[in-house]
Amino acid sequence: MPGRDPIRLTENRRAVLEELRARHSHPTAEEVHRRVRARLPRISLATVYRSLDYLERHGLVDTVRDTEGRRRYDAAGDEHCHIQCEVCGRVADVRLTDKNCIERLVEESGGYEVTGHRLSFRGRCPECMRGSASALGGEAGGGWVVENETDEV
Amino acid sequence: MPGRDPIRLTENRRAVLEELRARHSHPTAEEVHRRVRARLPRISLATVYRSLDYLERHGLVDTVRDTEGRRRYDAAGDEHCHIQCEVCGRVADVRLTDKNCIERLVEESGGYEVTGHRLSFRGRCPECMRGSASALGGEAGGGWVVENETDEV
DNA sequence: ATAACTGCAAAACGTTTGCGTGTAT
DNA sequence: ATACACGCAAACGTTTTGCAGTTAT
Repeated sequence: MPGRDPIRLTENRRAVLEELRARHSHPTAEEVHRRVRARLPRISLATVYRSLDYLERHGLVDTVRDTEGRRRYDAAGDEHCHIQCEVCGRVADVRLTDKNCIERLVEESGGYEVTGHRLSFRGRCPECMRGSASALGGEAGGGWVVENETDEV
Repeated sequence: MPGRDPIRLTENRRAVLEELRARHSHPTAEEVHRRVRARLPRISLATVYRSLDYLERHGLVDTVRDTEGRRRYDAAGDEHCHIQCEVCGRVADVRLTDKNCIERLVEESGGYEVTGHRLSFRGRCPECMRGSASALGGEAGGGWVVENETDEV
C-alpha cells in the first residue's frame, strides 16, 4: 500500500481510468487496451497492465477474476456485487442493503473471525426473459466473482 | 454435458479422483500431479489436466479459481462454501443453512431471475486467533471462490 | 479392428519484467 | 540531475493441443 504519496495521473493512466469510468463493463486488460488506443494509438498493452496495476494499488480500480481466470477491471466505487445474464452476457450491478449479515452468519456457525467475502450472481436479465434473444452485448465471460473487502483496516 | 454415457474410470483418472477425495485441500493441477505421481510415477501433467477436465465434465469434480487465476480442484460433494484463514492459509468448509435466501434477495431487488451464485469467505481460524502463528499448512493461495450452482435444472 | 487413453513436446494464453529511451501530474 | 513512465520484446506460469504409440472400466 503506497502510503501518502500523491497519485500521479499521466495521460495514459488517465485515459485508462476514464475508459473504466465511462462504461462499467468490467473489461479485460486487452479490451481496455483496444479502447484506449482509439484515443492514444501508441499506448502498449504492457503500459495498460502497468496502469491498471498502478490504479489498483492506489485504490482507484477494483479487479476481479472471471471464470476463465482472466482479470477484469472496474473503476472503484461503492462496493457492490455483480450479476451477469447467462443469455446476453451483460453485467449489471447489484446492491444488497444488508450484505454483512452473511458474514455474521458464518461467524456464528464456526469459530472464525470473518474479514471478507466474495459474492456474485448469475441469472437472466429482464430483457432476455422477455424472449428477445438480444444483443449479446457483454464481452464473453461466464460467471463473476466480486471481492467485497472488509479488511483494509 | 455428456448425456448418459458411462463414466470411464481408468487407473489414472481413479488415482486423481481418489487423491481429491482423500484430502479436501483444493490443490492446483500441479499439486495433484505431484501427489498422484507417488502412486503412478509415469503419469504426465497433461494427463492430470485431461483427467481433471474429464472428471469435472462428468460431475465428479468441482473447480474453482483462486485469486491468482489458477484453477483449484475438489471432489464434488454437497455444495458448500469455503473459508480460508488469512494467517495459516488453511481452507475449511462452511455450511450455511439458508443460502438460497440471498438469491431471492436479489430477485426481489432487480428484475433478474437468479440461477446461481458464488460465495466464499476469508477470515482467521480459531487456532490462529489464539495466537499460535501456526502451521502454515494450506497450500499458498489468498482468497477463495466457490461455485454454488442452482442451475443444472 | 476400433475407439479411447496416454506421454511427450510444443503451442497458446494472459500477465509480468528487463532494458533502453523519453519525459516532467 | 533525478526519478519516474513508457514502448518493445522477451520471459513467465498455467493450461491446452497435436501427434504418435498404447491400451482395453
